[in-house]
Amino acid sequence: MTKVMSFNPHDHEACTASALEKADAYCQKHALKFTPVRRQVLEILCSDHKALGAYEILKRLGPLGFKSQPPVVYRALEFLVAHRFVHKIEKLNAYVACMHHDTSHVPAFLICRNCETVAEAPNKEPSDLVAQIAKTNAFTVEKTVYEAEGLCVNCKEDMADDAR
Amino acid sequence: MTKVMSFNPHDHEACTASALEKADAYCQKHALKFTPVRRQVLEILCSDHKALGAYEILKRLGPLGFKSQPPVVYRALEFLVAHRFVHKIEKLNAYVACMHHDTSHVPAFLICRNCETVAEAPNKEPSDLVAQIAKTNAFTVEKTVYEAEGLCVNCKEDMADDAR
DNA sequence: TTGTGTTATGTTATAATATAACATAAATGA
DNA sequence: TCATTTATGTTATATTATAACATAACACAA
Repeated sequence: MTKVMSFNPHDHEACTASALEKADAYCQKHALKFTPVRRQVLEILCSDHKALGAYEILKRLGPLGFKSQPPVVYRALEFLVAHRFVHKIEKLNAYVACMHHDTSHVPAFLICRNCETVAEAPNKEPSDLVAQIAKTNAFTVEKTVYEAEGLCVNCKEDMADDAR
Repeated sequence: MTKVMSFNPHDHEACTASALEKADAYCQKHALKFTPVRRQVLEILCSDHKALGAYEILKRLGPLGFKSQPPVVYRALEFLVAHRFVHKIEKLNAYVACMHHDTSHVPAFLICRNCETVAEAPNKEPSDLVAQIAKTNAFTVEKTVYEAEGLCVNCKEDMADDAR
């Protein structure tokens, strides 16, 4: 299994730059407008692997010279989510940059309840649930939300250390 | 595969009565207080297989002689969710009565975007995601949210009919 | 049965999340 | 260039959820 990137040290500047470049290229290819607000919101979300609430993003837009009314950020998020540059973490009412935009995947998240880091799990296949349902014709799945809350390796180790 | 009850005709009165009885018995056994508000909220949620928002439940409590401030319903929901009589559908910020309280299960939901019926899928096994993670020690899963949005059989058929 | 701690409920206020509705501007393209 | 569409600005408000503090009911030992 691939390592879950967010919980491991990695060159984060490069990871952000690459996400933005990919978004740029994708928008160009599909004639989508990657406007300044949209770009900036994605950049803010890339800035770490935590999920950010809409109002937190809004707060960070202000100092960067953007208008700070809620619809501004909700619209940018709507665009970014629609084109899958960003996923919404329903459990947290918060948003994270997508880490696998170029590969087809079933969005699935691991949310550390301690450090609040959100990692996108490398699930390429739908879960049992979807497979089961698809077999019968009881339900046609259109969108899925798979989120797991728990403890990431780092926090678990920290807690073990503290206990000593 | 077991039929997904919510999308199929069934004796709904019996289904409600049974859920309440089971909750009653469980509370008795575990020395939990199944107070009037708690019972009433569960009854409201059992009344159909739609997910209801907290404020919708609140509205229905009023005429039944209960006090109608938000904390009243949120506290009742907190109790019911803690003891798994009710699940929260994160995607909808809404609540549904649990249909499988007596059997161990991984809560997983099928949400029809048309009629808003919520069915609890009969998943006994965790999805790929959880299984994958458990194998590595990258993450310790504590709680999961698996929700699929789409179209239930009935709505799909209706739409096909309309198209004719 | 009274006192003491605990759990549940009542009540007011407000925080946090999200959208409606309408106006203006910018870009696109016949 | 005009018309159309798409994006942004702005005000107001809807929806969901919790903090904080007060009172009541309950449980059970002294």
